[in-house]
Amino acid sequence: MKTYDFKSIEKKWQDKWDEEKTFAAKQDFSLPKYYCLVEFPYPSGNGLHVGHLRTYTGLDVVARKRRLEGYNVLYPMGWDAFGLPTENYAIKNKIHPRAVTERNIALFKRQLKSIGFSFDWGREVDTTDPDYYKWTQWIFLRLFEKGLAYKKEMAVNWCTSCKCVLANEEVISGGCERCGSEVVRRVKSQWMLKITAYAQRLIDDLDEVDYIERVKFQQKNWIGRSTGAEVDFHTTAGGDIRVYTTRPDTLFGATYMVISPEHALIDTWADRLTNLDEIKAYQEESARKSDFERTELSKEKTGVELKGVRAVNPVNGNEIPIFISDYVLVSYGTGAIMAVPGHDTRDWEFAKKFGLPIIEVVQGGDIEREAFTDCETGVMANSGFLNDLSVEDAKVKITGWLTETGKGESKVNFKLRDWVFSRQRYWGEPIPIVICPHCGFVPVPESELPLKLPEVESYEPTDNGESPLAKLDDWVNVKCPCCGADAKRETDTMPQWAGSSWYFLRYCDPDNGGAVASREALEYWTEVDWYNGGMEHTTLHLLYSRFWHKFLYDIGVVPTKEPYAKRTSQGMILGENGEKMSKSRGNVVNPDDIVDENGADTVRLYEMFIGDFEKAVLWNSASIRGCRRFLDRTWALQELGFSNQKGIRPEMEGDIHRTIKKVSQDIESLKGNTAIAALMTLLNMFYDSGSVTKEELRIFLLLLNPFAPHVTEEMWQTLNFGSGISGQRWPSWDEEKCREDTVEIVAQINGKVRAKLTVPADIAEADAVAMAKEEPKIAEMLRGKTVLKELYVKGRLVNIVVK
RNA sequence: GCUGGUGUGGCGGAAUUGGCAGACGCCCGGGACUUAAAAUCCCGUGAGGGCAACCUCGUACCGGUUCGACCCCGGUCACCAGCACCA
Repeated sequence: MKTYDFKSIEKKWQDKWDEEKTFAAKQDFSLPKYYCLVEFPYPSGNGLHVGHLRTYTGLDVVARKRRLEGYNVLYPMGWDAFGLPTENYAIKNKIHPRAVTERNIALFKRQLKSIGFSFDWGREVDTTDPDYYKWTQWIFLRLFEKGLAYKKEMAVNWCTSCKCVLANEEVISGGCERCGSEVVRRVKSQWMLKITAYAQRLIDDLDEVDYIERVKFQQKNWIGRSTGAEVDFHTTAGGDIRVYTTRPDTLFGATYMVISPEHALIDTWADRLTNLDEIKAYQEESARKSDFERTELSKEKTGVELKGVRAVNPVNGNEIPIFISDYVLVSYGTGAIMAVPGHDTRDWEFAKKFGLPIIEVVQGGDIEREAFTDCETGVMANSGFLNDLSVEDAKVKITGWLTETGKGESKVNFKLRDWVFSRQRYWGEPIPIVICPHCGFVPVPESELPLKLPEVESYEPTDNGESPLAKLDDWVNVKCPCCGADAKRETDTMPQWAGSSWYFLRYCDPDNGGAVASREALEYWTEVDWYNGGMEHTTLHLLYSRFWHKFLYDIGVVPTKEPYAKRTSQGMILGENGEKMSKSRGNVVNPDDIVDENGADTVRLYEMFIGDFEKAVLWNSASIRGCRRFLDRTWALQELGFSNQKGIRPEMEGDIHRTIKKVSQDIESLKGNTAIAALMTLLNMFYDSGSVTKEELRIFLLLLNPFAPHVTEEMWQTLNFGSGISGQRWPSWDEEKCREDTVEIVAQINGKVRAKLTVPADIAEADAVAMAKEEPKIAEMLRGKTVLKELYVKGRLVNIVVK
């Protein structure tokens, strides 16, 4: 058997698809639509990764199947091209980032086309194109207008290597998400987006979308909603300290308070504090620590008592000491806590170290040994009017009491922080704001958008934390659009996540000069029906774009509350040695090489066959051969000889229909591995039977087409099966025909298989049991035994229980 | 530490969710074709025992429920991922 010439065949069809725009989404909005989306890549100089292929192939299979099912499919591709690697490469090699970007896009595009993806290339978007980022800036101005974009001086995450601030979502275990370098705190004035205003809706609306569970779980976890109460504690200095607690029921157990070292009250009390030097020293020490050091769990608790001021527990009037400690974060709740050492591990550790009283207010634990925290079902003690109540009832009662007495109120808190949105780098969208000494922050007028990135000689980041744009006096100095006075431009740029927060909208109407996209196009195409992308974007891009989309919904730009109806996620492809693919490990597989060696269809097939789509898999170059052989054998069906019979041979009917069903259903759950296995099994049947009919082959090619589009198109043409396979209809199955007339069931004695027998599928229980008993082997084993029970499971087994 | 997930042959992985464990493929062994090799085709392939038909064991480990458990329950271990002093 000869192998087929994949090189010429694949080239031929790719050129034809390009020329004829076979996969362009139609402008006819009366057709049923389907919007398939994959995360657009960052076009790095390394080119495409086999991991990209996995996600793009997965949804390419879905998109191709949908077209065959008669949908008007939008499956677009574009470039998330702003970003640091390009900028760093440009600096190092003294090339403009624009030139680097264009080169990398060309590389990616060539590679993507060589795989035969059915992208609609007429709708390509590029986040660095001024015609595109005009609208990124436009959305920013709408956010600013609504008070959701604001500039604030605050302690932010600073990557020491990128020389740039990071959002909370970009800090992974104290390191930079991109480069892994140390992240330190630095006080800077930053643009922020008020994503916290959407925290509750970002949680609630997860109920309305079809995302895989772990994505929903991780987003909820990240947003971190908790319910509790805020309580005011009077102080001997006159003012109050407000704390947030999720356990107001334990108020009687609060034996001291802790406020964060950055808490504003400390300065106001300076006159009264008798150990101010000690306090100042502690504050400075905390400020010096990196986030990582501060949050290290294993370390011992530290802190300093604020001598000279005491707080009063509102529920019993007891005077209690106040401490500062860095285990209380200024950024969460009110930056102050009531400490209940009996029922909180951190408070317990702190109390033990500083010799503070520990009171049991929920019965059942041993607070001498450890904090009793797992006490939600306990009963209250030492708690005045809460005594003998369940924890649940105590929460209700104390919250009521706090509200009535004006000493507090119930309160919901989130872990989610506002999104730090400015970056001190060159290769990003300029923030379209002018800073005027009289008018403050003034938006650049819409007519002046896009505010283009100025050409510069050097893009080096600065050590003083300023954007490289700050050096361009001509660009920076402008007249205030409002009052005409001398003013300056904002010189920070937007983070990489800006352009990707709305790109899926642009695909709907990519050339629109007057809007993000036309209302008509958005009404038709959105929501995205199926979005696939990486788990690493769950609390970054995916969360950010949901936030922007909800905002755009609120101001009437988009017609849907949520951007994506369905979200799935592919597992990572690891190197052959089980490690993450990377240049330094030397285990990177280059798509160009394997496509050149095996052909695109084989590689596509392998990427789908390699294992569970959602799980991480190891690349195995030897296994590709199996997929290659399968396609060779498919090609060779043309030489097998056709059966004279018309239609499907009766003996093949059941298998054909079952295969249609299996492949159709498996594609819907991205189970390419079992779909392909079913096709392999069917092919083996054709060979075992020594022939195939044209109708059988026609169906087989259609089922295989989404996985291996080139070879199936070629065979379709060679065999004269009519106009191109891409214009055909997906085969349907007949449930009746999937059923088998006779089935093989097993006969068991005490649950162990002892014989197999073939019976009619609809056999009655009594008959099946009787047949089983007639089997010589079963009869033999039954001799001299007492039958206790006889069981029959339809189409499966007979089990005889004996003693 | 908390939360979620995973654990099946030499390997990647199947198994209609309580009903024949190991589909499909890779690797490997044997054979055919060939001067030879590659490719291809055929046969075998969880472990142990038996000439055989067959028998025993086997889904990380220990125990339980059940006529019957990879699947359900209790406990243990290992690995992966997310969060990580969030009061």
